[in-house]
Amino acid sequence: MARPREFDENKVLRAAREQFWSVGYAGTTMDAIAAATGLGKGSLYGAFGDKHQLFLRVFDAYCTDIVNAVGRDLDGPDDQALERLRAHIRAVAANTAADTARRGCLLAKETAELSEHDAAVAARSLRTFDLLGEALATDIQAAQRHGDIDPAADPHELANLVLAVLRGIEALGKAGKNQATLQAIAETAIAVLPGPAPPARKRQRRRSLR
Amino acid sequence: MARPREFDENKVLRAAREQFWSVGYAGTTMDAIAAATGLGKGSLYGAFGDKHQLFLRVFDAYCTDIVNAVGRDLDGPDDQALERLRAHIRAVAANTAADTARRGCLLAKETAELSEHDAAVAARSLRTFDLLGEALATDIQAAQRHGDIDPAADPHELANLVLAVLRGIEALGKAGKNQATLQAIAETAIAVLPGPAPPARKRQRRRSLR
DNA sequence: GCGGTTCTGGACCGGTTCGTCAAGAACCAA
DNA sequence: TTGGTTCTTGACGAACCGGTCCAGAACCGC
Repeated sequence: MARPREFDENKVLRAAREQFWSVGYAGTTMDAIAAATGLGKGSLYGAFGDKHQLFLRVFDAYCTDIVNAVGRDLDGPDDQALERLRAHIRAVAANTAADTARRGCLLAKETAELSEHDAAVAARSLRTFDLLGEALATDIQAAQRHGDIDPAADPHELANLVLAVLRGIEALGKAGKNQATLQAIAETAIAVLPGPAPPARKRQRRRSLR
Repeated sequence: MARPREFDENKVLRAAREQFWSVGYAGTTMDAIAAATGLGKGSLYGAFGDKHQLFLRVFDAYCTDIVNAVGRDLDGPDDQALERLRAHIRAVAANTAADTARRGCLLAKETAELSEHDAAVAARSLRTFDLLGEALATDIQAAQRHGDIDPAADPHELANLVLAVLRGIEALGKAGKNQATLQAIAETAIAVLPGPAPPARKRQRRRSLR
């Protein structure tokens, strides 16, 4: 009935992601994406609309990937929930430090660049952070059920604090903080988490965590 | 001897900062800065060299301003050091939430956009975060001297953790997290700080903080 | 006033940008 | 084979980019 596509849409999306990731939205040119994929510009525009729509496709897929990856990191039985949380915090610090090219996180980069003026990006970004917070809260609740985290602490507030620390590690890594510093932040954050329920006579000291 | 400048250099730097802050480095055009200041492009280039040099002037001044502002927030007598730290954390959350235009922090934005490919920006950014960490550590040490923070905790590690939380609050604020969430993160972070030295028989539980 | 120096404004340059378009190629149902 | 549909390619257009240049204006020591 009609001529079929000759290119793999996912390959184009990956190439576009590399460009946006490396030099940002404003710094990326459609010609560079065309050159990287070998496609003519007509095919690019025909398949994806325009630069902004192409970016949203890339950004949305990236956000989905992150949420899924974090979900896999944190999903599991209650008795290992705290250990999964610790491992996740350490992994974020380790991955950030291992990113010698200092590419950082596309979500962070594009949220910083575009969220002020681009409602679609802002909405996707906010939703992604909400989902990440939920994944953390779910794991923290599991750890509380198993008695590894003080049940008096609000799991959502704790989750948002952990989320803030993780995003802070990302930001500091981008600035060039070294591996030792990033890992120390991760360890300090882990050490500071409210442990098992303290003896009753001591509970009061934790009251402000609700 | 020669014709004097007709423009105020600081006004130009402020106008340029607004542009970079709003649309980033790649998104800013020299024509826009010229239009915003009423200057001809010849004057702009004559006074500042080129776009990159102008940006570095703006970025450097912004970093200096931040470091000074945080230093003022945290400087003071030992007996109020913890309260100053608490107030600072709360202020960052409040300011981030009050930033309804969602402009965020220029340091965070440009570090995300440029640090990967621009060594000058990366160096200034890293130095700025180091100075912010030092200011926090100095205040934490003061609070420890006064007995308001566990003297067994490493002040630099604690400072870097607080710094990460603050940068995380900034990142989440940019994504659109609401005021209540940001303030809750601040309060949770404050609540989680290791308080006064616990009784000797309890000290062991804090050991991992060193 | 005059001369030398610096500053100003904006026309201009070469290159780049996003997006379009037309001419042809590839496919498949009939 | 043929005709209709969609895909591919890259030249093209109009606007825009960073940066230069120059003619003229403003200043000051003399």
